[in-house]
Amino acid sequence: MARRAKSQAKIGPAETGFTLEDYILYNLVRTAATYNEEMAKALKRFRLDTMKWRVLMLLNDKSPSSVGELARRSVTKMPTLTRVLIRMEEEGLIVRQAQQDDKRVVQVTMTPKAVTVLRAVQAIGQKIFERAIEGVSEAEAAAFTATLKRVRANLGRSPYEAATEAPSDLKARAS
Amino acid sequence: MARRAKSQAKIGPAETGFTLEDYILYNLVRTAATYNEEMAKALKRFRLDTMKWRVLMLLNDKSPSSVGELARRSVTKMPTLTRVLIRMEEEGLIVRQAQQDDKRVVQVTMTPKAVTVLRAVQAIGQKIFERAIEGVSEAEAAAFTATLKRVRANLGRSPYEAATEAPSDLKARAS
DNA sequence: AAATATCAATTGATAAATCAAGTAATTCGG
DNA sequence: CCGAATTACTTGATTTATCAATTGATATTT
Repeated sequence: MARRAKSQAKIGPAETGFTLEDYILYNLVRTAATYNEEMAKALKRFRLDTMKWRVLMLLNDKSPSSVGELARRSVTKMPTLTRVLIRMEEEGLIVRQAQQDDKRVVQVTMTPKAVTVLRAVQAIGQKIFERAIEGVSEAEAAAFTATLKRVRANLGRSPYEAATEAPSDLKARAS
Repeated sequence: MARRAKSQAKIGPAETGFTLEDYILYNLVRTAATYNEEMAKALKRFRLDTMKWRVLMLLNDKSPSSVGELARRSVTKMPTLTRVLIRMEEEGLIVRQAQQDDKRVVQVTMTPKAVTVLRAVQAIGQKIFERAIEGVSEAEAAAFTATLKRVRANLGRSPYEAATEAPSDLKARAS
């Protein structure tokens, strides 16, 4: 890149003298990972992990949900999710059953046991949440969420098809 | 407890009628995952994954780095990272060697090959980045990063060990 | 209606991540 | 100094995630 960064804070990679700490998406990923780690610690005593917890939250949000729906909303590959669901069913947290009008889709439903567990976990989740956003105003929080959604929407439309192996014309200096 | 959420848009769990889509931390995790997924797709043709790429970025930022340092900055468990590094060394991307004055610590350095690879990958990373923040103003981006850092800092201080800590932390900025 | 394509979800083989325990190097307390 | 404690990392055993087919069910084409 030439020098678009001369009169602003650095917000992208490939800048001279650039450090990762200033890179938005690095901060995004790292903060998310820190949050996941924190939740994972708290979830241990409920014999849950972030994956199972996320599934329960999604089901709490909308139940029943199909496997594909859960995979999309949790950004998880379907084979991975299938196996998570198998474990959760063995633990009595969910029930899986084929949808009547289309037997390809599998509907996932929370059990009463899962509802009970989730209530307890949510209390802890709430505490961690409150700690996380301490000192963040409501306006700031709203703006933050808006940016998150925008970034995600932007990433969603993925123009990735052309397979280029050799790094020949990769430098995007022109703009 | 904070009851800040009762007369505003929902920003946390455990509220009646609440949906995950409004929950900040869900959006945080989901957007980060989407970004990782997008990067992973792009990295494939370089025979890299997000983990290796993150290590290279961290090394690009500061080289050499110790294993522990890389683990902390990439929010990865050390055993996991050790094995990533072993693979990367086999692929000729990094070199590991014991630090002279303290032979417990292992210094990780990029090879010239890795530098070449990274340059090519960064170009693609830049494209994805630019797509990600399309329509996001610099001010918005700055505010976003500030919130991310604050949230991460908040999560950093664990609830169990923060008891003896002074109420006004020196580092945290008020405005 | 039979053949073909498409779709949702699962499975088999394999790679990767994780916990617990282990090793080697350094520091600390007596 | 010597032995216990700590640090920095690695390894063994196990769980979990992922890719590449595969199954079973519905749509579409001819």
